Amino acid sequence: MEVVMMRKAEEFIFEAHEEIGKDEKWLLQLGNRTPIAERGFTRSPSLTERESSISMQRLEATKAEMGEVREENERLKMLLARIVEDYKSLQSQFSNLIQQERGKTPVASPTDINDFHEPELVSLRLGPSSSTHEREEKLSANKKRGEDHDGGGLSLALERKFEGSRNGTNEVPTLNLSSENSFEDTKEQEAGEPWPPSKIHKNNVRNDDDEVSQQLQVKKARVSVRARCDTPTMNDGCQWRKYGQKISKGNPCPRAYYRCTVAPACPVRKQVQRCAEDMSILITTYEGTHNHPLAASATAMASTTSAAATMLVHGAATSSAAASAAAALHGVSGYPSPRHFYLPNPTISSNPSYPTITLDLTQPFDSARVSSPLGLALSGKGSNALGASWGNNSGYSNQAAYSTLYQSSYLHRGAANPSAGAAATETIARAITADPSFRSALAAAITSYVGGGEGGAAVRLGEYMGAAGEGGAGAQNGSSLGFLRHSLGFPSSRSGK
DNA sequence: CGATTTTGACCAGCGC
DNA sequence: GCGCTGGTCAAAATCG
Repeated sequence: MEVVMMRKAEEFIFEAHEEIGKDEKWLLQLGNRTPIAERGFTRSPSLTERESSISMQRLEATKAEMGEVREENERLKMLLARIVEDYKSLQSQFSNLIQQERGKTPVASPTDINDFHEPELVSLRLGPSSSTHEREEKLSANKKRGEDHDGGGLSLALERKFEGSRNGTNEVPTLNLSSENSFEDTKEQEAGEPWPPSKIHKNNVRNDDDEVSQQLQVKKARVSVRARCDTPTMNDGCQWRKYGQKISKGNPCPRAYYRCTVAPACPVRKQVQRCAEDMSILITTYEGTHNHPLAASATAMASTTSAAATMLVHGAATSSAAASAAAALHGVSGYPSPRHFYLPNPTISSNPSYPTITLDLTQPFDSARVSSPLGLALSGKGSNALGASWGNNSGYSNQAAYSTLYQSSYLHRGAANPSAGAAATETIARAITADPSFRSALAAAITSYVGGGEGGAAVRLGEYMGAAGEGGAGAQNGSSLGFLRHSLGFPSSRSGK
């Protein structure tokens, strides 16, 4: 899976690089066009002094703007260079990790063989297979990829999760970064009321080592989204059919059950319920894997759940899932648009079999807390259980890594000089590369940004530049990039219309 | 008329 | 074993 994610990130970086190159050329052309003033501007005899003055002012303004654009472009290029460097570092460490694991883990069963030989090539996407995905298949033509179909593409995360089970540590990480969490759904889940039918749960309890059960379990990873919404359901880009409604205990509002109707056999379901404490808050819980093509807007949500599922099964922090969710929700109608992609209360709550991540979009962005690169919202409140569950052997604790990332992000954003920013970036890179779990989570978040599927190639620097300058199509895509830039500490010098 | 919603019945898990 | 609960089914009703 990580390879898929990383390939996407690589693709994204490559495309962005290309676009920057184009923009640079364009700017150079524009610059070399030698503005009228430099060519020896001679005003028309019919122009008055005042008209001439206005023209000159406009000219100066345009030149100033061009200067800003150039500076911005330079900054973006530097940023990209850093990202590429970080990525390469990540990639090399990733390769080393794979080689190490191949060298030390015995092969026990055909299933294990499959999982083992290609542990990182399993896509967690809930959406349809993208072209990237297909290319990935071609690239690894000598490898079997049967699990990608029919929602089985979660085995990597699953495997890792159940490694813990096999070791007797059946505990599932419970991370609560929120200071106040009154999510009804979460309460129910924490009280041991799993959403997927307990029938499945029972099966899984009986056969912990059974691969099928594992797949079922991972498929049942859930993503709950709290959002203020006036409509009965939020528009997430997918088609749903209501198949049931129940009054659940402790909430006067009925819970509605929907299933995806885009494809007849699509297993994806969602629950919709209003919050008991605040009726304006709509709680939507997604579960399952789409087995059909999705519209771009639906892909966004699918990516969200995918990223969140990644987080859950990896036992990593909620931050990247939150970022992913925010990215996905950006532009999804019916949702508030979290401009800073900051989710105040990402919460993982689960019983051992049904991890659930809760994304709270109801709370306003708090400028005192910092969005980190790629929108990873980090509160800095670590969890002991979290660190233990991650089980990393890097010697660089996850909590410390996140904390570092958090602080670095703060530094970076606040850095007035490039060297401080570079130092922060370096620290961030160290924090990221020190934690494989976080890397995969980051990759998931990146994937969400890249968008995948139809809108995947949409996030391009060039489009952003064009959109911001002229207010044309692509402004929406540009906003994503704008966010990226914002997150990395580059305040937008221009605001597109 | 097909698609969707409503709603009571049914089923399975869980706690006592 | 019984009752409670969550989740699903399926027939009837409704909608466009």
